[in-house]
Amino acid sequence: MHGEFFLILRKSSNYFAPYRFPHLTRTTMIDKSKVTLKDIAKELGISVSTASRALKAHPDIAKETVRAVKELAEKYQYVPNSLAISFRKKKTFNIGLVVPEIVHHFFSNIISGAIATANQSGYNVMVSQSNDVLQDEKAAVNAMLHSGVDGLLISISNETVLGEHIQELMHAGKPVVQMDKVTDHLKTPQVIVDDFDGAYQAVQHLIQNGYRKIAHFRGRPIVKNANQRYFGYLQALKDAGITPEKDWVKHCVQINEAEGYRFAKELLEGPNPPDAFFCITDLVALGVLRYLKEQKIEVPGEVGLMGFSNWKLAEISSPALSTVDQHGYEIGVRATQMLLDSLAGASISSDAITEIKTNLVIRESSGRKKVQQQTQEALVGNN
Amino acid sequence: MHGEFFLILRKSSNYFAPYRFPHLTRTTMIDKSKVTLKDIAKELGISVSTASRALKAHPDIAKETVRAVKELAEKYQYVPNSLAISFRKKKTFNIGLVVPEIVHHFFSNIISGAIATANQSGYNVMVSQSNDVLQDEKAAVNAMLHSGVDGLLISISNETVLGEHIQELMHAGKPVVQMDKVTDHLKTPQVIVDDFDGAYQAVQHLIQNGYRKIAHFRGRPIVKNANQRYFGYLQALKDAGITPEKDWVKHCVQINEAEGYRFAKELLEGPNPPDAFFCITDLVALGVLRYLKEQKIEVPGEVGLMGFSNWKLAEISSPALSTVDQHGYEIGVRATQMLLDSLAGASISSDAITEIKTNLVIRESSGRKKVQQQTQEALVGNN
DNA sequence: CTGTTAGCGCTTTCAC
DNA sequence: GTGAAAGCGCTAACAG
Repeated sequence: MHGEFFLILRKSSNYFAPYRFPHLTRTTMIDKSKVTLKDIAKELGISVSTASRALKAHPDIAKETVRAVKELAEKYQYVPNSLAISFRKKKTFNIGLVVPEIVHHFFSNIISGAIATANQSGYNVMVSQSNDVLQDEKAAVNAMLHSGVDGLLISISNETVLGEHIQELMHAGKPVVQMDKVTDHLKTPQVIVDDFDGAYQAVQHLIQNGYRKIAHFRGRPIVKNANQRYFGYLQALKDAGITPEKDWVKHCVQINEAEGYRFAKELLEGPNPPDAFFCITDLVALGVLRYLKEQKIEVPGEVGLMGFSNWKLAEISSPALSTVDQHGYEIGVRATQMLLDSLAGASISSDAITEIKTNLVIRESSGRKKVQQQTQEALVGNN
Repeated sequence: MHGEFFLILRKSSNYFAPYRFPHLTRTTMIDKSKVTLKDIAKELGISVSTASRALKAHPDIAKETVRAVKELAEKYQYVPNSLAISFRKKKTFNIGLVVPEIVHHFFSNIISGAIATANQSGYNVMVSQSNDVLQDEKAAVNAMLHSGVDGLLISISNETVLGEHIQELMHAGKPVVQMDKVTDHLKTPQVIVDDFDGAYQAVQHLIQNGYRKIAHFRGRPIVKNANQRYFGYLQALKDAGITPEKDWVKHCVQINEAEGYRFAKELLEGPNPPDAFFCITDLVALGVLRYLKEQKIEVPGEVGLMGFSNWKLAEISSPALSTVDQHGYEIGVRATQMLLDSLAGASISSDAITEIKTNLVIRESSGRKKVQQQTQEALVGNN
């Protein structure tokens, strides 16, 4: 009901006016700022090639000439036409970046790291998103291919399996680096989160704090990351001598808060309630937390809780949510470095896998379990 | 302490190998995919210009020729060299986008909207960030200028006043549209949030729900948006016949959760406690909420609370935070539309201001105040 | 040390 | 209907 917007137009000068008079453009307006090598060569009575070489201080060129050319270039604020250079060199100094979702804490961190790194080396980054839809991803990748990026960073969509569209780009000689959501069908370097280890540490931490009946709300089995976290969970239980309880593993269809709430309720009202929850994502964990608070179940103490991803959310929930930080920024940085290296001529193995270690972020929700008489032997390890 | 990462390298085939043998590149590897107009013209025994025209079905060209050319183009998967086209046409079909921070719910929404819109029209978007540092912004803008964007979308940094670097780009004939964080020194269209009205509505809503002693935790006075929200707050009070209390307006230095907590504590422990809080941002509001919950103050009921921005945070806090949605995505869309229009030759007034209406998101924290005997007359309007 | 030449791939007069 | 030719701005043999 608040859906309408309104528009105010104040009229006066037309900044964009030049576009209305294309016939004037060439001679009067734009060319002012377009001094070419030819212009400065002519003025100095030298050849274009000499001017070109002088500007990059080619050893062959006389110091005097270099000085004169540079001076004039300065005077006229000569700026080389990058379009011509791109054309000539078949290189744009642009790299492409495609992620499933831009509005997402983890991915925007990746983007941020990638852009910072690329810019430092004089590259610009073209960003696009797939919305986890294969068609959109294809469109994005093709657009980038056609607009002439030098290479591509990509985190594939849920729907992407073989990635022929990416293959095509590779055939065109563009290096590709995959990030986080990856497929092994594509023979490219990968920079991924060590989800297994992150989950392992999270669960181990719960165990060390006295929880043993640990439930896991996991993601869809087609998604590699979800599997890795699940396997990490299993391994941590195993290493602590705990037998996993099948009923305590729930598959989230949507990765959201409601799902956490729903499963927590289901399990906690059931005959065999767990005493801790490790959730695929902070959002799911906060759903669990909501249920626990509603039921006035003490967190931590009675029940322990761990999320995954370290969203802002986790920091300011109460109790503050313990979670696992995935270092999205770092992933962006590393992936970009690899891409730039290969663009600079380095040879990088097509199946180099860089695993970025996660970081346990221990806040309140995973604090030590309150010891009860009959379960004192549950204390394993120390805090 | 968890700061190290590790790296696994598996070795085998070298996808990037071509880059190691530049002398082979030209003849053996890459050219395969680079069929040019010349190639297909030669094979058909026609001239390049005819081929060019045929591909775009120029009316002059014989139908037969058109068919033959298109067929061959299809067969060879001819894809026009976009670098050459850019060069020739002095147009890249890329637009630049600079924001203070990519990892920020509002800005990433803007980015998302801008990219979606641009892509639809065949434009790619080059993204960069200023970190609210003038130097970085200059670097970003210059990089974009030099890499040949056709136009620029920008949300300026806190440190930007005159924006000469942006002016420079405009002089080079590139249209610019400002978004959200804007300066009037730059004669460009602006797409902004109606912060005044958003704040006005938020405060009005609190008043309608029975709160009259409304505090405001505001942002820095150099920031236009912060002022607008403050003015909206004042106006809403005024229109309800409430005299603003100077002590209830606090200046946040950092816009964060701690700041909200701090000021809430200060005011609520003071001699003249307010009964509601309108905060410059959801984050600040959540700080207030934390204090309220600690003190077991009922929200809503005893105290009402409104944020601004509608972050994910607001949705899942408890009580869920009422707030103001700024429609970041919509801003990105509108700004991009304007830019594309002007790129397409439309003349757009240099001071067109598009104000995007905000949206009151009413959740729990602003619910009706509990009526006490002596304040029944405080009921104004209806729910 | 410097100039000449050729050409990147495409578009666009201008002829025929 | 089609082709020839010029040129966008720059680089890089090659030849002096």
